[in-house]
Amino acid sequence: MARSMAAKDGEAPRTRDAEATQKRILAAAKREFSRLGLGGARVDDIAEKANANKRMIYHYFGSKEDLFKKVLEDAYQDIRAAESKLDLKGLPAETALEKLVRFTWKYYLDHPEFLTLVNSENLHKARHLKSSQNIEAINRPLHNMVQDILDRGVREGVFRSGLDEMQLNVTIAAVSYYYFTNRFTGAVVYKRDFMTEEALRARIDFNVDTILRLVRV
Amino acid sequence: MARSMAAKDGEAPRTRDAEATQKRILAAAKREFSRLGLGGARVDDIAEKANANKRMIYHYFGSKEDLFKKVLEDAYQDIRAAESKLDLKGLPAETALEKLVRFTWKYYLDHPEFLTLVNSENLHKARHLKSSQNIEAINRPLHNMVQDILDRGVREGVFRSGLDEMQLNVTIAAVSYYYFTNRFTGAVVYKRDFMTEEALRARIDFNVDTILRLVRV
DNA sequence: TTCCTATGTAACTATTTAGTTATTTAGCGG
DNA sequence: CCGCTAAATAACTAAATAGTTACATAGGAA
Repeated sequence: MARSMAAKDGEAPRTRDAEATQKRILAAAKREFSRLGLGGARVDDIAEKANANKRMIYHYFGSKEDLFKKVLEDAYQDIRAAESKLDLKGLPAETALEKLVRFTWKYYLDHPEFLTLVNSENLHKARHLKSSQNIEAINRPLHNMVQDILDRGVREGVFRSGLDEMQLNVTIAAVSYYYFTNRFTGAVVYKRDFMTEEALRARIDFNVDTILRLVRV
Repeated sequence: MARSMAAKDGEAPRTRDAEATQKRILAAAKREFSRLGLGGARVDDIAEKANANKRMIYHYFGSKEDLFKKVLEDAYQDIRAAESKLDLKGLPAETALEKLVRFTWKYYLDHPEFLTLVNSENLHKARHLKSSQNIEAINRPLHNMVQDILDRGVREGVFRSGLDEMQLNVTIAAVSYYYFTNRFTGAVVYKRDFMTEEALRARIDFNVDTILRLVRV
């Protein structure tokens, strides 16, 4: 006769904790989506690596696409929250800008999954982000922060005026983002390891220099 | 009784042309791989869009992965060939560098598939490129070209010395590459269309400025 | 103590997918 | 113009995959 219990032999039945299960699913989904992209990630694998059941993924998140959307929203929320903690208000414009450039670099270095998630979302023409309700509010503080630094720099007489906040922001992201996401083809094309301590130090210094030269009068 | 002919009713049997078939397969594969990534592209779809048969893909290219590898090698070959036609040898260093920056921008704009192919390859840690025999020779002219420009600029007294060719090359690529690949999330985050004529003009001018400020003494 | 529902498991399904096999035939060398 | 090989087609297979259904039960509310 079949056992009536669902739990495996020898294992105590799991204590129930909806919140913890959702967190484990989100963490596993983030790993898998960033490692393999939306198309390459497998729902079965996410369930297994979350130590959960596929049924729970559909129960809590609706579909693979909706799960991806939630992972992506959380990723944006996380980077914007980390940026907000920088507190650059009181600093001279140049110092503030350098801090922001170094922060961006460090965040990408420590959260490589953010980069591949964003890449995957762009491969899909940002259709998940487009339908996100929260994303506008999430990103607003970043625009204000950079605009403030630019304004302050002009008032201090150290930055040129008329600089576009978006162009600067995109360039700050670009010089770090591209280095990391393209480090594998880069290693082949330039025949060097992009991730040694020495290589990383050289690149972030170069990036700070690039951005400061860009804004200075 | 079943028809013995393989061709569809009413269609003349295809004239045989191995080279043309391979070209159609490569073109369709490039489109599909760049549109959906290595993981997202479907061999059946590639065959159909190539107006060919799946069997031919395996016959000529061995496997889906090998087909991707060939598409990628061709893509690198194409951009490097286009670069070689620039012929910057006789120009002043600043003019040559600006031409290279504008060329890179224009190439990415006209060949968006190159960007997504490279992204896909980096998601897979460049394992196809790593095992490519030709890729080293394909990329060598680029290094020489940029190193020559840097050397000439120093001799002319307009560029600083000690600049790393790789850092400059990566930055030239980064400021254009990132703008294009992240234009979808960018449109959401900055609430503007990245691809209007005006937006494109503003960005390329900004990029030229960024790079020239970076190298000037 | 007893229900009831949210939490959880496992087995199932319909479809898709990379890769193969069986077969046909165009077009060229002799 | 014969016969062979490379080019081409279509049908097939085994495995994988997103999503569903059927069922079990922990643990809180009544």
